[in-house]
Amino acid sequence: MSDQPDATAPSVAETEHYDDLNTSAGAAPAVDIARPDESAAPAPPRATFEDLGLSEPLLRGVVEVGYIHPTPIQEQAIPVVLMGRDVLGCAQTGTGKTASFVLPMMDILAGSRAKARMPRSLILEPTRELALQVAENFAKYGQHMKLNYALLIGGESMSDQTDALNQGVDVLIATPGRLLDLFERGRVMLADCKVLVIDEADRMLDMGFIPDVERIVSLLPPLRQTLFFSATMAAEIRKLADAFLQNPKEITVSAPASVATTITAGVALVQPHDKREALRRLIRSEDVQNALIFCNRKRDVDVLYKSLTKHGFQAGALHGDLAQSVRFATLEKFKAGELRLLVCSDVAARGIDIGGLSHVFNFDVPFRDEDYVHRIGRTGRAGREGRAFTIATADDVKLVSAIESLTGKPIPRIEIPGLDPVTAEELAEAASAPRGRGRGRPAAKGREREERPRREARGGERGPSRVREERPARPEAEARPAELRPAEEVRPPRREDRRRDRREDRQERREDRRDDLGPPVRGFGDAIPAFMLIPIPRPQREAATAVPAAAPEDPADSAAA
DNA sequence: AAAAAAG
Repeated sequence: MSDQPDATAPSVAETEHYDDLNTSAGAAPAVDIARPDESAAPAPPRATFEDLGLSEPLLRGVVEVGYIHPTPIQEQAIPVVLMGRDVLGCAQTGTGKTASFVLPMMDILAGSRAKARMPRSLILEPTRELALQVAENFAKYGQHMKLNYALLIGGESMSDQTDALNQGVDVLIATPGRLLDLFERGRVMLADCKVLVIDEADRMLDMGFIPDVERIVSLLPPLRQTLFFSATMAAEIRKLADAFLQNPKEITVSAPASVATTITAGVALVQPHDKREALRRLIRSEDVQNALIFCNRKRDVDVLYKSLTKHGFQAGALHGDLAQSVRFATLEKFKAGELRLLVCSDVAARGIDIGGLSHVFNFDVPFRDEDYVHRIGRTGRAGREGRAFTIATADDVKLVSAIESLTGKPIPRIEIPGLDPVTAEELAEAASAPRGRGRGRPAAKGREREERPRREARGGERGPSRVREERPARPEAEARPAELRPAEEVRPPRREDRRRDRREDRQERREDRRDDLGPPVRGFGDAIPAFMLIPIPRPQREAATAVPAAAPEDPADSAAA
């Protein structure tokens, strides 16, 4: 490991190093902050890991993995953490955040050993995949360190984890649920945890983990070092940070949400029944190396995964209802290139370390605008171009404009020829419909029957031009990528495809209904029949309680009530 | 609205 490659080909080598560290932190930058600055700035002599005060064996581990230069957050945070100070880090995944706490923690913990069931440090992560990645970091850098770590996550054997705890653990990496579970079983004590990392605090908040986190923090000794990381610093997050931290050093390496310049984005407006066909056409017309395909619901992940597989695509599925072993195995296959397409829920939207995605497809427009940024941020890394396409229906246009106002950038409209156009009336109707009720399947179904233009009414310019009329303020309409319209794609969906899509839609709706209603349950609603209010007669005290009217032998009365 | 996390 010399400086040679760095000096001769700085852009390549540095990008790679930087990106690898990003990778170690778990993600592509949803928001590209550092890279443009880096290329624009007249590069001053950059720090190396040797400048940060890390120990010799640790540095050896870092160098062997091939890293020379720390990322900005690493450069700023590592010395502070080594001093023992609290840190409030405002950084997206992809900034090298993980190494910024993993490395100094290893040095802080080196030299003494943990007692059984008394871990010396704790890292809280919101998802199992993230926890696994942090654990992998300890393994990667800690080749020459004698540190134990244990991964406490749900969905895996508890006895293995208990065994590990009994061995004595220096670093505990956990998701909140399983940690509390094991604590309540008396398998782990937290009284000796002198270092605490709360990672992805904003996501913990989104996921409703904060009560758990507060509970866990209350089990830790008050005299400890706390490192708190969040991608955003909303008021609520700051309040939390105030509660957990003491005189923290604030380190911020982020910018207002914006989409990385290396990502080419587009959104296609289609009819609900054309979504799958639209996706298939997009995939076929693009040079897809490997892509994530996001759905909003777990069931839709399953449905779409099956549908793509039936259409001959090489796909996998990933969501939180799948067995943990399957989750990790699928992710591994995808990373290894055995699967080209991964249909997933928002489990994979943040933090998961999948390098070098060529594409992200949003089969559904995400409900929350930030999620869009996180999703498409999985592509377009390391200066490579990424492409992100979203499939939207008329009902989704409000969500799309929310995203556009968040990023401050319109998403260019793209056309997928040959599909039923979305009419101006439909857009107007969707725009005027109240959010919540009125959107969704029943309304779409009615419209589908009455208003959808016949196939022969689909002219070359009719649908698209009407769509554009609807959005006169969109100058980017002509910026749509031409390669999305290869001539051979301008043909209607094959009839059997269309039939299959409809069948899948029906099936999905059936399942929806089943789930919504569940097995038929009969109840009384708010009206409690009078007979239920009559006390069970006791031999002596029959007249003690005054109950009016209905007698048990008069069922008509109770039915009326 | 949905997803995530404890079975």
